[in-house]
Amino acid sequence: MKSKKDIVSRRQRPAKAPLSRGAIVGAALDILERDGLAGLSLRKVATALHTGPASLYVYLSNLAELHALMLDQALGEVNPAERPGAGWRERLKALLLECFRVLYGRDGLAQVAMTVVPSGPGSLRIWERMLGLLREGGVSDERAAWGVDLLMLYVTAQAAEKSNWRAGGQGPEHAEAALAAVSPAEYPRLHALRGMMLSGDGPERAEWGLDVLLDGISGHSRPAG
Amino acid sequence: MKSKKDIVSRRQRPAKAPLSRGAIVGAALDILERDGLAGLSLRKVATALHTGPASLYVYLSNLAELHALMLDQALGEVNPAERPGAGWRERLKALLLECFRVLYGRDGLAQVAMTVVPSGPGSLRIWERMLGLLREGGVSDERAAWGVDLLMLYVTAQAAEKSNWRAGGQGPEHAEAALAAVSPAEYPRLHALRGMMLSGDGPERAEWGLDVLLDGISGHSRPAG
DNA sequence: TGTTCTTGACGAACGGCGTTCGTCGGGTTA
DNA sequence: TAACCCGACGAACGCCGTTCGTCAAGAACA
Repeated sequence: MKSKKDIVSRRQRPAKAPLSRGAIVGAALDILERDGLAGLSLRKVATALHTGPASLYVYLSNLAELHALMLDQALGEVNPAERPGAGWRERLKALLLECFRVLYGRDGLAQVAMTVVPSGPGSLRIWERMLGLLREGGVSDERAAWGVDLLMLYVTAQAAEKSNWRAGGQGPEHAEAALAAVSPAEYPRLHALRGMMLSGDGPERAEWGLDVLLDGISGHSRPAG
Repeated sequence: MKSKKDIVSRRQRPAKAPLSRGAIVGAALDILERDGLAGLSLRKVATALHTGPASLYVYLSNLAELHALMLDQALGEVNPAERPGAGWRERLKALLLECFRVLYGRDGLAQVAMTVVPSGPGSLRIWERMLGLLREGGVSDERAAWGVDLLMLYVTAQAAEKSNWRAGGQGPEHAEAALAAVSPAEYPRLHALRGMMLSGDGPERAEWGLDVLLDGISGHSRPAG
């Protein structure tokens, strides 16, 4: 296609945004949104930036690092609306639901979050805010430290599971069929409650789980350790 | 290497276990244990069974189905010791910790569990038992139905995260370094609690989280829906 | 018995992937 | 002007999941 000495082509495309970590991460997030995690590859990102795959390795050491950068960039958007009058618990829930929304929104992002150990500024900022809110609620330092981990783990896992159901094609209808076929003799309890197991949409169940967790964390049960 | 008409070779290897779903899943679980999830491929499974990759497609429709079968087979091993005198909560915790043990034990199995929607007999049996234990504890049907989902999600996610830390090479030392480098000015709370965030080993934190969840589920908070 | 049909097994190939290597060429520095 | 550095990139390597067409061996049937 291209002549080996076609240097002029560079002139014809004047801007070409000289390739940078930010541009790569941005293009990758676009592709993630359009094609999902399975459809994201370094080669596609490179093509979107009008270059070859090798060029990306100047800014990335491997695919996992790109995943981590994408996650942190996305978590940077987490910025729940201020609620001046609300108590610590409402604000904490709002923050967590905002995390859920971001992770659940972009297909596959939650999967990435389950794989990567987050350590960028986007995650740190969220952790810091959560620790502050738990302290405001009178939760002890020990419980707060482990509680933040638990809360984020829950939000991430819930988003991963639910967005899997959505993206994998085998959404509720697949699970519904499997539960409907459950033998009443072998699994009586499961058969009886099969309707309730799948009720409620993503955010609704996420919020219920958060209430359970917060009840448990702020509750009167024995201290950690 | 092999002559095109070397039919005798079949006679030289008399047994050759004529290939079956069970044999494939067994070989796959062996490879998972040895090489981890990233090291598991259909081609390796085929090689282990002395055949080519195409042969597996008689028994599997794709890789995802193999993953699901592996997960269900592994969950079939979950069989906590009977504790005649123990209460429902102790027995439920034992069951969940047993799930954690199985998922945490084989590298990458928990990742698979986060991807696959489990619907085989191995999972159904566990759900059924959990529903029974929650009912024994006086938990309402609504809370039990959602609670089982929440408990299994937690156990799976915790196992996935922790086994990631172990297998990814970037275990605690990576997270520890990241937390140690946190700026006290920007993230004071995080800096102060950085020691506590990483304390405790896998099972210890898993058990703490279970207590929090069970407190929340069996607690007095508002009903679901 | 001889013939057709079915079906598990498999070699070969396709397209795509992450990653590496060597090179090239423009901009900076000496 | 000459030396050097470094971002960019073509090409290739070795893997991957999956598909296609073929082939042998047993079952069904005449």
